[in-house]
Amino acid sequence: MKRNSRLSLALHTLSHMAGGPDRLRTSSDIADHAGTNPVVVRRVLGKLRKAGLLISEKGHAGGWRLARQPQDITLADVYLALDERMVATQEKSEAPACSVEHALHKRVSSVLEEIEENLVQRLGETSIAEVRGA
Amino acid sequence: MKRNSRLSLALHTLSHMAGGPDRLRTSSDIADHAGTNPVVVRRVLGKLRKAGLLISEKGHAGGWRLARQPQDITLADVYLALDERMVATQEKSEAPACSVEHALHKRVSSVLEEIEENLVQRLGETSIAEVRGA
DNA sequence: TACTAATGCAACCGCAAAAGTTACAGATGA
DNA sequence: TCATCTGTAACTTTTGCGGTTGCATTAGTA
Repeated sequence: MKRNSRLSLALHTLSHMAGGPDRLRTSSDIADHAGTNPVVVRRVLGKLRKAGLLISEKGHAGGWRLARQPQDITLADVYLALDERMVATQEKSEAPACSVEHALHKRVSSVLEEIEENLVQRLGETSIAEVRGA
Repeated sequence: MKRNSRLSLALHTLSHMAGGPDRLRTSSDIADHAGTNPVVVRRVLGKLRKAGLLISEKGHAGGWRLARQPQDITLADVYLALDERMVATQEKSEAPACSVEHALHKRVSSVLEEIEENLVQRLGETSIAEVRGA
């Protein structure tokens, strides 16, 4: 696929579900629409399920559906559910040599953290219902 | 290194340069500080040079320095110089099957595009001088 | 009960992006 | 003339991730 594929896949799927929120869709159907395969779909949607955005039903005639109303699911919910940090770096415990360097390091990190928070806040202003709606 | 290493490296280096903007620093020194190697540094800083943020001088006693005052270099300048799209997907000309799907695809893309623009705008509000300054 | 169709999950393959590395040409000051 | 720096190309290594296969589990249905 392409870059940001997981977020893209999640957004597409949820937006698609926003029209007809009660219908159950199988990971196979979703995969066909998204041009990928069922396992990848289940991997991504599984995270959304753990975050309480989706409900999956096992067994015959099982599948996926929204856990809430489309207008109650924001892009921030999706973004956070996928646990991807776009601007802020996830710490890997690098120990800077001198303390001046260390202080600067923290400054840069905290600035990026602010930017990240700003991004999430912006994402929270849009629901998947709005994405779908014209 | 870690994720977002290029942006992180660029930001650290520029912020470091913001104190003592006239001093020339070699890619080797910078690499040592950043815990990487000179060629990687030159690769990243090369993009910043092409964007007019840095000046490099060849030969003996050569090195790198800021092309402008620290307060005149924003995080957006750096981000755009590196040419990395964090939220918006860079189109790879996927042809969606049905037209309904196509319309939805465009909606999602345009929403992500808006978010990206918002991010850049936010980045433009902070200069590397501010990052450095306590 | 047996069958079918779905999720959940683990294990692996393969590819592509990016860092790391080596090597060398060109520039420039000592 | 030599040492030191950038600029770049070529190659290797690492890593993340999509893709794939396989199988256990669950749940309708005949």
